[in-house]
Amino acid sequence: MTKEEVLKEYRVREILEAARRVIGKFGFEGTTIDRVADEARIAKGTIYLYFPNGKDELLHSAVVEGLRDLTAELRRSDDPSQTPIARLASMVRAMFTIQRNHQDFFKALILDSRFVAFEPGDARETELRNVYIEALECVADLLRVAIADRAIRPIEPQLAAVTLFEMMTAPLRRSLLGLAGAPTDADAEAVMELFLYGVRDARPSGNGNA
Amino acid sequence: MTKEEVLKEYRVREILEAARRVIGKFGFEGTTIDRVADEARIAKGTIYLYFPNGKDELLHSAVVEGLRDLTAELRRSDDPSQTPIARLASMVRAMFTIQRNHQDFFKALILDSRFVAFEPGDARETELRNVYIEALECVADLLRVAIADRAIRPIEPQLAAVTLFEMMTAPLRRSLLGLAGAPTDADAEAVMELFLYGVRDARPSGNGNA
Amino acid sequence: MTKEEVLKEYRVREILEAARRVIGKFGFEGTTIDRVADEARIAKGTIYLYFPNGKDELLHSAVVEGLRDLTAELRRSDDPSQTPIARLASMVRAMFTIQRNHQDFFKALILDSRFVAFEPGDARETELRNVYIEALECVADLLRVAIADRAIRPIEPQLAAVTLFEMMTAPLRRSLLGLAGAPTDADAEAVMELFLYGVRDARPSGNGNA
Amino acid sequence: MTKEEVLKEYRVREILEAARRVIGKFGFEGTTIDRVADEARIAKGTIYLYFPNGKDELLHSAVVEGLRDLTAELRRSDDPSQTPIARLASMVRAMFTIQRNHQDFFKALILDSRFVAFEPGDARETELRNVYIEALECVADLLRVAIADRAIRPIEPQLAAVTLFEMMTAPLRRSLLGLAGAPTDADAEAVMELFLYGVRDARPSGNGNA
DNA sequence: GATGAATGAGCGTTCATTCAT
DNA sequence: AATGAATGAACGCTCATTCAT
Repeated sequence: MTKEEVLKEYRVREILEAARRVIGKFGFEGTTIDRVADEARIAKGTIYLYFPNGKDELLHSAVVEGLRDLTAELRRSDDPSQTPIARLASMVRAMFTIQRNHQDFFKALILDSRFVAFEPGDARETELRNVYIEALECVADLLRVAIADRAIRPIEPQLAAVTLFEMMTAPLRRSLLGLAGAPTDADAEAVMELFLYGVRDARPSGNGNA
Repeated sequence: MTKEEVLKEYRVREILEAARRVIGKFGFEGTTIDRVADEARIAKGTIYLYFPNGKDELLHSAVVEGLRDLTAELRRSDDPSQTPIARLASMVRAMFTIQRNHQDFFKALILDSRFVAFEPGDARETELRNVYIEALECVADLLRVAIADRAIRPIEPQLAAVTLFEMMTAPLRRSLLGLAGAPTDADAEAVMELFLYGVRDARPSGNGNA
Repeated sequence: MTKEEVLKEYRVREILEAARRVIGKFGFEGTTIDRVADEARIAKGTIYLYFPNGKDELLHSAVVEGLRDLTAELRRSDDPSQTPIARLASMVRAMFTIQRNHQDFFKALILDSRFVAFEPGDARETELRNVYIEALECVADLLRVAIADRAIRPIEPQLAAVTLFEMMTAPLRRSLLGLAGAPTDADAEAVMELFLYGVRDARPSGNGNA
Repeated sequence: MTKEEVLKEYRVREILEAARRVIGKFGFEGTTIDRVADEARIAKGTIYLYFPNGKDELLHSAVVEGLRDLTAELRRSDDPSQTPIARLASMVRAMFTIQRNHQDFFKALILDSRFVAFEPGDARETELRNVYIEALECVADLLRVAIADRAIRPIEPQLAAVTLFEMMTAPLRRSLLGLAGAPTDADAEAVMELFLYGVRDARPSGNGNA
C-alpha cells in the first residue's frame, strides 16, 4: 500500500468516525455535511474528496462500518472451545456491550435508519445487505453448530438469528420509552434466557394447554 | 357531532391516510407536505387547516394513528374465552395481518421512525409513548393472565411484551434483506413458537450443556 | 339612502374600525384579513363583499378614514371667534388628543405606513393625497388668516403646515425611542412654542451672530 | 485585518447597499431576500453566509448603516470654528444632501419603517435606538453649545433635536404628496429659518395677540 | 348576503454540492 | 490535496383571494 493510500484510508476513517459521532448526537436526519466536517475538523469540501458520491455514500459507509465493527466484535468475543450455548451467551453479551459503547450511534441505527432504503439494484443496498448478513451469519453459524450438537432444536438458523438480533433491541427500546433504565447485563441474561427457553412454563405442574 | 365535525374528521382521516401512504412510499425523511397534499389530492395549504402545527404534528398523528389501529386490531382479535396461549397466538397472527395490510407504512414505522425523537417534555413524546405502551399492554396484560394461569413462566411481562413486539419484526426485516419472501402465516407460527419455547432442544436425549 | 345602503355603510364602518384596531395592535405588516375579520366578528369572505379589491383597498380606506377623522376633529375643535394664534394652539392640542385616543393606530400610521406607496396614477394615491391635503389645509387656511392678520410672518403656508404636522410627531417619536414618556399636554405646548418662536434667543442681551 | 475579513466586509457592504436600493424601490414590505440577492447579483443562499440570522438582521443592519452614514455625514460637515448657528445651518444642509443622495432609501426609512418594531429587550431594538440617538446627539450637542452661547433659548435640547429631525422630513413629505418638487437647498434654508425664528411675526407693527 | 374551507403563489430558510483559489 | 465561499433546488409555512354552500 502506497503512502497515499495509507493517508487516504486514515482520512476516510476519521471522517467516518466523525460521521458516527454526529449520527449519534443528532440522528440521521440531523446529520449534515457541515456537522460532520466540523466534527472531523476538516473543510466541507474535503469530504467530497473521499466520498465523491456525497452524503448518501458517507452515511452508507458509516452504517456499514458500524455493522462491520459489530461483526468484528462478535467474532473477537467468540471462543470456539466453549459449548455452543456458552458461545451464544457470549455473543449476546458482546452485542450489549457494543450497544452500550456506541450507544447513541446504535440507537440511531436501530430506531432511525433507513437500513435498506436505497433504490433496488443500487450497489449500496447490496453491500448493506451483505454486511448485515455477515453479522447475522456469525450468529447463524453458531446456531448451526448448536443444532448439529443437539443443543438447540432444528429451527431455521437464519430466521432465529434475525429474531435474536431483534430481541436484543428490546431492552434498548424499553429504555427509550422510559419504561426502564439503560440496558444492563441483567437484560442480556434475560434476553438470552427468553431466546433459549421461551416463556412457556416448564414446571411439571404447569398448565399444559396450547 | 355536528356536520362540520364529521367533515373535519373525515378530512383529517384522509390526510392521515395519505400521509401513511407517502411514508410507506418514501420513508419518513422523504415525506414532504407537498407529497402528502398531492397524495390526498388537496392543496398544500389545506393541510395546515387540519394540522395547524405543521409537519411534525402531521407525522406524529400518522404514527399515533397507526399504532392506535394496531392496538384496536389487537383488541378486536382477542377472544377472552380462549386459553391465554391461544389468545397470544391470535394476537401474533393479528399483528402479522396488520403488518401485511399496511406493509409499507409499518416498514417505515419499524425501520425508519424516530419513535421517541421529540424534545424531552414535548407533549407529543408523551402521547407517542402512551400509545405505544397501550399496544404493549394488550400483550402484557395477556401475559399476566397467562402467568397467573401458570401457562407461562413468571417473567417480567412488560419486557416480554416488548421482546415479542421486536420479534415480530424479524420476518419483515428478513424479507427486506431479501433473505426471504414477505412475512407469511408460517412466520407468525414460527415467531410464536420461538417466543413460547425458545430454541433449546427439549428432547430427552438433548445435550444439556449451558 | 335605501335600507341596503345604510346597512352597507354600517358594515363598512365596522370593518374599518376593526382594521384600525388591528393596525394599532399589530402594525401594518402584521395586519391580515383573518385578524380584521376576527376583530370585526365576521367571516373572512364577508370583507370581500365590502372591499372587493381586497386588502390594499381595506388598508387604504382605514388610513383615509383615520385621516378624515383627524380632519373632522381639527375642524370641530376650531373656534373662528378666537385669534388665529389661539386657534392654532387649539389645533395642536386637538391633534395631540387624537394621537392619544387612537395612539396605537397613529403610531402605526406615522411610523409604519407607506402613506403614498401606490403606483403612480392609482386612484387611491390621489385620494390619499387629497385627504392628507385636506387635513393640511385646515392648518394652512388658519395660517393664511394669521398671515393676513399679521399674527405670523408671510411664510409659505403649505410648507409651514406640513412642517407643523411633522413637528407634532416629535414627542411621539421621542417616546417610542424611550427618551421620554408618552406625549403630554406640556409637549403640545412646547411644540406650539417652538413653532411660533423658534429656538432663537430673543433676549436683548442675546448673541446676535447668524 | 486579514484578507478574508476585508472580503467579508466588502460583501457585507455590497449586500447592505443592495438592500438599501431594494428598500428604496419597493419599501420595507416589498423587500424580499430574492430581490436583495438579485440586486446584489448573488445567489439567495449567499446572503445567509453574511447574515446568518436572516432577513430581520439584514433589514436591521441596512437601517442602522443608513443612520450611521447619516451621523458620519453630520459630523464630517461640522466645522467647530464656526458659530453655533452657522454649524446648525450646515447640519441641516448636510441632512438634506444625504436625503437627496439616498432619496428612495430615506423615503422608505422615514415613511415606512417600524423603527422600533422589535420585541422589547431585543438587542437590535437597543442598537437601533442607540444609533438613532447618536445622530440626534450630534444635533443636541450643538444645541447645548448654542444655549451656553446664548445663541438660542434654554430649551430642552433633545426634544428640540428630535423636532428638528422631524421638521427636515417636511419638504420630503410635501414632495411625495406632489405638492412640491424634490427638496432643494431653499427648503433647507426655509426649515432652518422656521427652526430658528418660528412663524411668529416679529415686526414692530406685528399683532401681538397670543 | 354571509360563510369559511380550499387554494396556491410566494415567502424565508436550509443544505448538499460545486469549483476557483 | 485542501479549502470554504458560492450556489440554487427544495423545503415548511403563510395568507390574500376565491367560490360552493
